[in-house]
Amino acid sequence: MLGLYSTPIERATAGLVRNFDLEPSHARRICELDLATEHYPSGAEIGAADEPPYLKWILDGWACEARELADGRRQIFSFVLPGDLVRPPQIPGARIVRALTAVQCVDVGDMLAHGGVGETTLEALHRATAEAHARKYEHLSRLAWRSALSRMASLLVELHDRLDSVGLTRGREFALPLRHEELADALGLSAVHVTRCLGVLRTRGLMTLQFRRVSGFDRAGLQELCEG
Amino acid sequence: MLGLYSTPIERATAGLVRNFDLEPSHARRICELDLATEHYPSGAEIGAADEPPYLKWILDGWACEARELADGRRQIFSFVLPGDLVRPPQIPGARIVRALTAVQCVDVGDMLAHGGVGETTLEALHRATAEAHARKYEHLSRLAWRSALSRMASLLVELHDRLDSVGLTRGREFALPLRHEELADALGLSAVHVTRCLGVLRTRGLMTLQFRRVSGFDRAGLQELCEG
DNA sequence: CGGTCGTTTGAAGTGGTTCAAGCCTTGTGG
DNA sequence: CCACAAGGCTTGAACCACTTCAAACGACCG
Repeated sequence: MLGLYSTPIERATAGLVRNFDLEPSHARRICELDLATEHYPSGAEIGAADEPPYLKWILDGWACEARELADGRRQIFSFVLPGDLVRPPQIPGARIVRALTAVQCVDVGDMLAHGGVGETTLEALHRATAEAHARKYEHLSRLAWRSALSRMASLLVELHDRLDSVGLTRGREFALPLRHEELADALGLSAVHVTRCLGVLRTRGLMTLQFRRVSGFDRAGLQELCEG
Repeated sequence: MLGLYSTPIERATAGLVRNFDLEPSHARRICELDLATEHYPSGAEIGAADEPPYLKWILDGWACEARELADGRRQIFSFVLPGDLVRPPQIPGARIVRALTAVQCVDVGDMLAHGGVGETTLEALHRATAEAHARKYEHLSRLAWRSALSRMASLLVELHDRLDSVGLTRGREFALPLRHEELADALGLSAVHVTRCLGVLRTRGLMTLQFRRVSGFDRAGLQELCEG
């Protein structure tokens, strides 16, 4: 298992190997490429400067897929983590991808042009996109009839599992660089209520979120809450 | 414009022509094929008897894409209308497609094997699936931070527009064969509150739902409500 | 060290739920 | 064709989860 000290590209390829059947030998070859990485500062819109059919592969940092309204309200559709892919929106303006921390990524088009990246890698990336799509159904049922506590638990379990698959957890701890407001925008709650929910989880001993890190993460206990 | 007395296949192809750039000549050719249609009674699971990579094209009737829980609760992810496509779920059990009325459809695989259906038709069907996917984002933001009245208005406008594009509206009227419970399962509300919302829309003169039909549909007025 | 932004806590308000009863449709069998 | 039963719709009243507003506290950054 990958520790915290591997490089971003190693973690991202490890995710493809673990979840999407990429051959380890292909993964190694990708890591050895001298890929030109793109860097976005926190708050930047990813892909804003690119021509539409771009495809970005996130190596490091967090972003979100969201709709932002004129009045300042925002709906976060999903969080984008290392190892994930970003596609342009079909309908311009319907949805944007915004970096929530500093983000490092590669352009998949560039990577393919670079050579040495086979068809099988592209297939693994395809399966990754399909899974991201399937997660939208999960998110839909989160928002629909579950209580605030259950929504929160379910999102945290999802994020934990996704981070774990790219080697970004360390036992019961992991970095969660989201403000309460961002969790609120994703879960359809007010930021104040997010605070209260996190407080309940803490007093129940299920997890503690402090200083942008989660500790004491009790996956089984949180999973139980998800049903409610 | 197509009237109410055209056939199901004419309406479905008309939707492809109107929204997804299918050539009218191709549409006519499809209508002339002697297609074997499948029939599902209300309540049946569509595709339950088929091998996974099936693709069904709905010609008549209503269905829904949903997750059904052991305790009887259900989340409806989307409604499936004439002209829409049904794909098998990637993860079995995560989601099913259930007929809400009697449904008539064709298997796209059969239709292609039949000959006379070109590449361009397949592309149009592809664009239709992409749009159905984009609607999930719309539904996500409906559920997230909008009031019950706004959710309801937004769903009704969507259904009206989709029905209109396949010639299933007649002025300010259209058939809406959904029970309050089904609207509730889609909007994340209780059936009782759906009744109340519909009551408000009626007293405001925006629309009346009675006997499975909508009348006096005021699209502009409902559209205004969607923002709130 | 002071300012800013994010978090925490409290109190009051509200939109939607739940429970319960009555009504109206629709379907069924005599 | 009518009588009855079953299921969906409607309405009212009580309750609760989450929101909003407001004020204080704490971390981080110049």
